[in-house]
Amino acid sequence: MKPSPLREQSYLILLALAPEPLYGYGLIAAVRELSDGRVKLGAGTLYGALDRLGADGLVTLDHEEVVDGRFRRYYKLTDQGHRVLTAETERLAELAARARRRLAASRVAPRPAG
Amino acid sequence: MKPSPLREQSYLILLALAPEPLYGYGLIAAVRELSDGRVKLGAGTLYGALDRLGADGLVTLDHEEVVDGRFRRYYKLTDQGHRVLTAETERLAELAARARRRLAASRVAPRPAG
DNA sequence: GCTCTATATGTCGCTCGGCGATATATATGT
DNA sequence: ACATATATATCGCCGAGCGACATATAGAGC
Repeated sequence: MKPSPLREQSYLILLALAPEPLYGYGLIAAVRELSDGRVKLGAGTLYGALDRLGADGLVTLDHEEVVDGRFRRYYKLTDQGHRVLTAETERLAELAARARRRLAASRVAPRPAG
Repeated sequence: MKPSPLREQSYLILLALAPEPLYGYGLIAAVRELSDGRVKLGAGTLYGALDRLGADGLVTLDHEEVVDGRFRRYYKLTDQGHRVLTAETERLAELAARARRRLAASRVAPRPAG
């Protein structure tokens, strides 16, 4: 109902799903790559997040298939999921820009009266 | 000992402290402004985070003073805190840039074969 | 004087998310 | 037979976020 604010892990899941649908195990690898190896999703994190994102209407089931005898369940972004991801990305970019400005300013003037 | 990965709240606390030392109540206001009103730190969050950041060596006590009969405890970044904040900011900026590229690409080609 | 709001610190307990351990199943390699 | 990799899913622990509460001062309004 009330969409909880995105944690980094959930944001990365949405971002990973942006170009095309992915299945669970593939998502873990995609998120790891997107974050340069920093975020390694645990199984509990992944399926818990997927349930929540599904309940919030941001992610939905795409299709299921069997590859090499192994079952894969593919998920994709909903329209709302895409909108939320876009908005969150803009928010993130603005925060990063603001942070850089603030750091540059504090380097020159560590104190207000400096 | 082992510095846990920064949540958004802790990151904003570090960022707020970058230009100059701040006291608890002022930090709550600063973080709210830095995040455009989106992140409103609860008291439990603030002092819990301050304890953790202190234990990790990122934040330390600056000084204490009484203003208008009210006690204020000021905190400031350590050198390590400044380094961590800078690194985290760069990571954030890179992620945001990567996310924008990924979104732009998926808008043109929703599917690999599109 | 009493109450409410704002400022200021800090604690306590609840809830929820992250995550490793575990279970299940198939394919491959040694 | 055993280990490794792929693949899904559940369980319970732990820790972070957070509201509620306690405490204290200052000022406004009645």
